[in-house]
Amino acid sequence: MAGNSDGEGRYHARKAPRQSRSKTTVESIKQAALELAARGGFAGLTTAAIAERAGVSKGSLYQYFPSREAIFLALYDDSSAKMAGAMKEMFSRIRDQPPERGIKQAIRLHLALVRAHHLVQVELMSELPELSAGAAAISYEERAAGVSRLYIQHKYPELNAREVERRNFFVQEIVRGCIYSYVRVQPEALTDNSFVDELARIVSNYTMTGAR
Amino acid sequence: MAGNSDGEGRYHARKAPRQSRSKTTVESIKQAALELAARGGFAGLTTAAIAERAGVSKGSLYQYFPSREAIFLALYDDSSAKMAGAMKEMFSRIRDQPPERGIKQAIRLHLALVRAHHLVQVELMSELPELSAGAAAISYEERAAGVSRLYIQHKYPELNAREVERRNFFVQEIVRGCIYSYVRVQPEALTDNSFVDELARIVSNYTMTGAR
Amino acid sequence: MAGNSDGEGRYHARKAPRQSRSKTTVESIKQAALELAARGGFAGLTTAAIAERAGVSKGSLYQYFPSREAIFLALYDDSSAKMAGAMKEMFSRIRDQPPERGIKQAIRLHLALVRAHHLVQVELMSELPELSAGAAAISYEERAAGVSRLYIQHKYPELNAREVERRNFFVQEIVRGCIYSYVRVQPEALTDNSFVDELARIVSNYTMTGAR
Amino acid sequence: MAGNSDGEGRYHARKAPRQSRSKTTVESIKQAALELAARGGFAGLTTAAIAERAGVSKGSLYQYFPSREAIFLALYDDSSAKMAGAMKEMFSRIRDQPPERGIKQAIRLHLALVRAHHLVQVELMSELPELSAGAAAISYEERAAGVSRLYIQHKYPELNAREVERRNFFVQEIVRGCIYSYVRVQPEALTDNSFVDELARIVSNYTMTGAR
DNA sequence: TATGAATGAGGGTTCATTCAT
DNA sequence: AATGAATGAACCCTCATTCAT
Repeated sequence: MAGNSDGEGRYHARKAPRQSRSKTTVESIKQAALELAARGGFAGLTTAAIAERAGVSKGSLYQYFPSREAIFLALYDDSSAKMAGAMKEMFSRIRDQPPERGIKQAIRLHLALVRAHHLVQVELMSELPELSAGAAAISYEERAAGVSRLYIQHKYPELNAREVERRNFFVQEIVRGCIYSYVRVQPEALTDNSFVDELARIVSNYTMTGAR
Repeated sequence: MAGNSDGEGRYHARKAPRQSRSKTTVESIKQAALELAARGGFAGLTTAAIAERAGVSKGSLYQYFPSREAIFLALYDDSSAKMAGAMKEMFSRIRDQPPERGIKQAIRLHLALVRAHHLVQVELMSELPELSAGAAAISYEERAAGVSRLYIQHKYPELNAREVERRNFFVQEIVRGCIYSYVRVQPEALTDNSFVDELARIVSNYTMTGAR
Repeated sequence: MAGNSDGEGRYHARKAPRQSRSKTTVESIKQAALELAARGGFAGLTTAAIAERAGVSKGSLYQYFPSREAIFLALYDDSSAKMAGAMKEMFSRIRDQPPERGIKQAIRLHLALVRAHHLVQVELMSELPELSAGAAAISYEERAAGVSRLYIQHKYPELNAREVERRNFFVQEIVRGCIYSYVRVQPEALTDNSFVDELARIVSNYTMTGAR
Repeated sequence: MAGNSDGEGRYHARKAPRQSRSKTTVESIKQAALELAARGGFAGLTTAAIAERAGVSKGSLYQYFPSREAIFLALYDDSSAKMAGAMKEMFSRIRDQPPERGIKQAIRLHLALVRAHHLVQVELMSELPELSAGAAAISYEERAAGVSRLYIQHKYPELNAREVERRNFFVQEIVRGCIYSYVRVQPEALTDNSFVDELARIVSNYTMTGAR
């Protein structure tokens, strides 16, 4: 699931850990990369630093990842996989709720997901654009757009495809833009609750009144 | 370390070019950097490539910029300065118009500005986060937020500071999020005009109905 | 250094395999090395590749060979040993034949031997010159020279040592040079038979007329 | 001539030295590589060792050669170029001499050339076979074969193409094999003069009596 | 005995920056 | 003022070899 397909490419895991010892090693490496990236970004993150923090040798690192980039991609795949579940489950939960409640719940989850995955899903790809090529996993933005689209179709079955697309675009970007920024700047004038409430109201207004 | 232990700071232009020859050189360097970054991003942009494209030697490059980063920062400053004017002028133009028209105009200008400055204002900082430290110039986001805040205060003088801040936050992020995304993905379901119209309507609805 | 500070020497087999299981392992390793070298040469041949092809772990490999070089040296020794028998037998066979037939037979055998052992006897040593030091076994060239010298002494007992040496040198190098090249380039203008015939004639002419 | 075509490939000179200083650098690098290879072969010759012996930094090395292999290829090209001249000149000198004298002269020159170029022409390619791909220059063996073929055609115009090819093959390999070996082992039983005399006699006998 | 995990000493290469001319 | 040569500190990665299980 998380991308440990046995393939060869420069970007995928080199060998599946068999002994539990090596499972630990793989985890330490990913964890180390994550922690260091949280402080200094991915671009300047060296294999030496990762290995040192993980408490393994540089050589070990290359037993499990064929390249530095593969480590980052593994983080991305893990993160994507975790999100997939959360998204799917959310949709089934909100599907049959009244719009106001459903939207609010969706936004609350979205906020939590961004908090948990922003580093890997957003910063990683923006610092190392060349990774996009190797990122097989569906990005969390596409996933979110999918859920949201389904929701719109479910609630407003009278809309035509183009109209769904258009409305989905705005809903997505409003939610995304606000959440990203909220997480980044943590404005003093807002708490999590007030933020979610207001954003939900904005979205509800938009989807209900529709364009026009 | 880099020989400029004097009061100049590591990130700012080394000397103000006086002669027109030098001015040309500085401009070619910046222009070269910009063009190359447009194709391959900033992260992997080397001084050698810039110098070559600018038609100067690497030595010369260092006569006008104390470091590679200084070149990028100069681009950032230029871009920021240009935007400052546009923003100020916009505010004075929309200040006394009816909200619907004003908001639409503001969004239209914003879209144009993002198109023109996205590379330097957004990609640069996201690819090279370490530059943020040295970025003295006020970012275009802060500037936009300022204009927007003024506008809200002007139109809704009854709001208290906290309320202004809150509403401004959402307006900003809605606009920014949608514009960035629109510029990036150019969704088929939208044209510039329909995009601006719809976004303006969303913002108008929000500011007018207000929170609650 | 490598943990074999005892009297074994860095280059020779670590332990004589007693059980047939071990014998199989040793053979698979050597066979694997041979096959891989045939395709990609010895220089870039890694222990990992050998172990994998042999179907054993890297650890096991080091249980039978104290070093990577030891594997190659073992190949060399095997090859040399096999050639020893063939050479000896050849000499006894041609010893009492008329020169023309004997020379021809000798060349034919030589050609076969080079075809069979070129990889290990020639390519190995030329790609990894540092092995020469550890190559205890008598090389096949020396062996061939020995047989040839005996033959000359046997047929031309009137020659003094120096003269034998000289003539042997030329015979050897003519035969060797032509065979190597023939095996390598497989010239269209020649078949095995025509090649052996012509080479035998050259050698016969030379040895019979002698120098002067 | 020596391969400094301005091309891009991984194997060709990176930039033509403009200042005399850099010409010196390039020469030191090549000289250093040559000297070190004479002692330890090419396979294990590192860029660090070359740079150190040349008295330059590793970085400098890469200003003139795009890779380690490019250095070796430059040596090969230089050597090939030098040989081209010698070969051509030799042919015009021996062309109209009586066979005995011509052959002797040719062998003498060949011996000198092998002494001078063996390291680069033979050992280099045998230690690093992957270089053959990038070796644009005509090898000295091909060159020698060409001269020799011309000579045979010139002296024995009655031979058909196949016959020329065959005879040329043997002449080449006899000469080459003997010379290589002579240079390598320096047998006590021979001096340069006696070696050249005897080899010339062998070749003369062969070409004159011909096959059959 | 056999395995696979772990190691670490380099190897080739890049590139921002400095220096001599 | 300008050039291009030179530098050297890193960086990514490999692989023979050892070790723990």
